[in-house]
Amino acid sequence: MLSKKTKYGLKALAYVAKHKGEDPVQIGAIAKSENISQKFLESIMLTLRKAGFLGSKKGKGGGYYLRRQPADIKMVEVMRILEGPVSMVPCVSLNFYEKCDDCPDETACSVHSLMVQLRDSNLAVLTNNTLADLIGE
Amino acid sequence: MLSKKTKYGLKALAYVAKHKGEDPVQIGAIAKSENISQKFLESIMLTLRKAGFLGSKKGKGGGYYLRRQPADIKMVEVMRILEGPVSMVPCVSLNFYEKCDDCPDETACSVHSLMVQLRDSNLAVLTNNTLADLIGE
DNA sequence: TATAATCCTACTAATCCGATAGGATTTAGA
DNA sequence: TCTAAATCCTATCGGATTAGTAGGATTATA
Repeated sequence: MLSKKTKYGLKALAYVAKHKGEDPVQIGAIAKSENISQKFLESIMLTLRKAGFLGSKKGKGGGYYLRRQPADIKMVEVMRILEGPVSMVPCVSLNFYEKCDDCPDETACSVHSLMVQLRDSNLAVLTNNTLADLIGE
Repeated sequence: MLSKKTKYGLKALAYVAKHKGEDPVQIGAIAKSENISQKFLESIMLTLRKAGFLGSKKGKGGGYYLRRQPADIKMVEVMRILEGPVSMVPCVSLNFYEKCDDCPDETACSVHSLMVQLRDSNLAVLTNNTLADLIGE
C-alpha cells in the first residue's frame, strides 16, 4: 500500500507544479484543496524541501515553489524520498541494499528472481513518469 | 516492503514444490531449511492450505503437499492471498476496489494514472511468473 | 497407547503510521 | 514598530499492523 505521506506528497507536488510561475502556494491552500490534514502536510512539505524539490519563503506572503522543472522531476526520485526503496526486499535494492537476515545465500533464494523482475518493472514506470506527467503536461 | 509472511509463504511453497512426488513435507523441515520460526510458519501454511494451494495430512507421517501443478500456480494468486492487493491504492485495484477517502473525483486525481501503470506492470510480472519459475523449472 | 503431526485461538511485544500539539522563527505590510 | 501570516521544528500519541509466541485440541500412525 502507498502511504498517505507519499500520496499527499505527490498531490502537493502536483498542486505546486500547476501553480508554477505564480506566487508561492501556502500549505493551507494545498491542504484545503486536496483534503489533507494541514499539520501532517507541513511535515511532508518540509521533507520535500529538504530533498531539493521545493523551495520555500517564510513569513507573510510566503509559501512553497518548485525548484526544478516538472519534466525534470522523475517519480522514482520522489518515491525514494517519501516511500523508500523501490524494491520489495532489501537484498535486491539498488539504492538501499541490505542483506536479508533469513537468507544465507542470495543466489539460492527462490524469491530473488521474482523480486528483481518486480523491481525492474516498477523502476521502468517510475523513471518514465515525471511530475509533468502527473499534471498532464 | 514485502511482508515476512509473504516471503516465508513463497519460500515454503517453493520448498514443497521441490519435494513434489515424495512424501508430504513437515512444517518443521521447512522451518529449519528456510530459517523460519516454526510457529509463525504454521499459520502461513494454514492460509495456503485454505486457499487451495496446499493439501495436508494430519498425524504421524503427515505434512503438506501441493494440490496443483507448480506451472499452474501464478504468483499473482499467491500474492493476493498472502500480501493482499497488487495495487498500491484501493481505487485502482481490480480485485479489491475501494474508493479513496480523500479523493472526491478519481478521474481528477493526479496520482491515478501513475498508480494504474504500476499496477499493470506488476500484474504483468506476477501473471507471467509461476511457482515453477520460482524453483527454476 | 505413545508419538508425531496438523489445527486453532488467543495473546503480546515491537514497530510504524497518520495525525496532533505547541510553540519558535521569519517576513510583509499597516 | 507592531501584528498577522506564514514556515520551521520537535515531541508526542493513539491506533493499526506485523512478527512471533503460547497452549492446547485434534487426528493419524505404528
